[in-house]
Amino acid sequence: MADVKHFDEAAALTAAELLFWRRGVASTGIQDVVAATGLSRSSLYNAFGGKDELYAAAVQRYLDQRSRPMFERLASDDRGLVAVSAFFDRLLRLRCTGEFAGWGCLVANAHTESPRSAVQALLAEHHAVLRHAFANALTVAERNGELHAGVSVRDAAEMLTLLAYAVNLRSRSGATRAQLRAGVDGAVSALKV
Amino acid sequence: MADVKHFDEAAALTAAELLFWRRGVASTGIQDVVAATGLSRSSLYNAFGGKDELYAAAVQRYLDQRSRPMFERLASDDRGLVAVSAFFDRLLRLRCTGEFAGWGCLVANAHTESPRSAVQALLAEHHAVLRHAFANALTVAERNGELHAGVSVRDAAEMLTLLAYAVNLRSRSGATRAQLRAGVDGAVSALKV
DNA sequence: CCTATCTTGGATCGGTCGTTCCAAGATAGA
DNA sequence: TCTATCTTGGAACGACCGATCCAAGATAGG
Repeated sequence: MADVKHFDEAAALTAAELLFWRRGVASTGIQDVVAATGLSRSSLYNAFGGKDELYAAAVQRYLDQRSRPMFERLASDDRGLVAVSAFFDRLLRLRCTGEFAGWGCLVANAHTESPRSAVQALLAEHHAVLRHAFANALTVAERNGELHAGVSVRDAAEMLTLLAYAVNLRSRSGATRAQLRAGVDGAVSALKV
Repeated sequence: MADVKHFDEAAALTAAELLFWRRGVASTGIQDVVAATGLSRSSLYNAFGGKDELYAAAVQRYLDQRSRPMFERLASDDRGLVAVSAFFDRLLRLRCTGEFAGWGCLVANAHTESPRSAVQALLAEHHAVLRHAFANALTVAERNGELHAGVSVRDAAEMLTLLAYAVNLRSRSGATRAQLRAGVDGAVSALKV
């Protein structure tokens, strides 16, 4: 009995994710999602619930599919400060070139949206995971004697995490790759012994 | 001949500024501004033009009245790294306590809004002025021998500027003052000799 | 006081918002 | 094939969006 879905739910969610990422929740209408997915309102509401739930699902998907792989790569990179630099290299390339240039980061962007409790929790998780990944890399760096004396791994991890947010944010408003690179270099070279 | 305005234009602009700051442009309707100012639509449109122009004027006002005084205080503070720390002290207090706690910074928030060319120019100006103020303070610090060898004043100024954006952003989404403080300490202590 | 000119309140515009509803279509077990 | 159940398209909902318009109110020079 019963019917099955006639569309790819994951593909539809990705389409919504890209819209929210590029234009923001407040500026993206359900009609935009309908147009981008080719689905009807009924299918959309049936599959995802209302707009808020769709947005939360899109943020979750972004975190799982786009953020987390980057974080895990950083956390398991045992090259110390080189791992940190490599992370920011990838980030700058992603934010300033290619398909998503100038979009910033969906999670960073979400900070300025009207607070939705479901999303707020994801933001906190995102922050904790990234900071932990930086802390991993910095712990290796410290063991290798790469860090100069006054640096606390804990504080430096928090600082680098914040720096990543700012890179994402500024990349959305026309900051050049060279300018962002200077900021990253300022941080990494300050950490060095 | 002719009539004069029956309301305080600056006060109305401040009311709009606070709305845009707290809730964002996209989530703030003209009706909200009407309610907050007590004016009618006619007066509003007559005085400021459309919504985009009102928003641009509000950002300009924020920059002039709120950002620039902070930047000038930093730029003319000749205590080197202490000046940098003092700037972030004030910033953290502003972002985490008092009337505007959790609002972040209107200019930082504007980065995620739909790009409006009039505002984009203000964001670039904001960035340049803040970076210049940090560069001033860091130049003093370098002259005083406070900075460790590998640090470039130029890159470090860019880094601290980015850090300020991130503090603003994260303060909007429930980051604790202690956590933000840790990130700032990570940066300042990394710069120290 | 008169009147030309600007400001103001309030109705109203077409369009879009998120959401709901229902009949028609599709599917899988009986 | 029949039917119960889910999905789908599309119309429609009331509310709000930014913006405009006009008559009424207010003002200052004559």
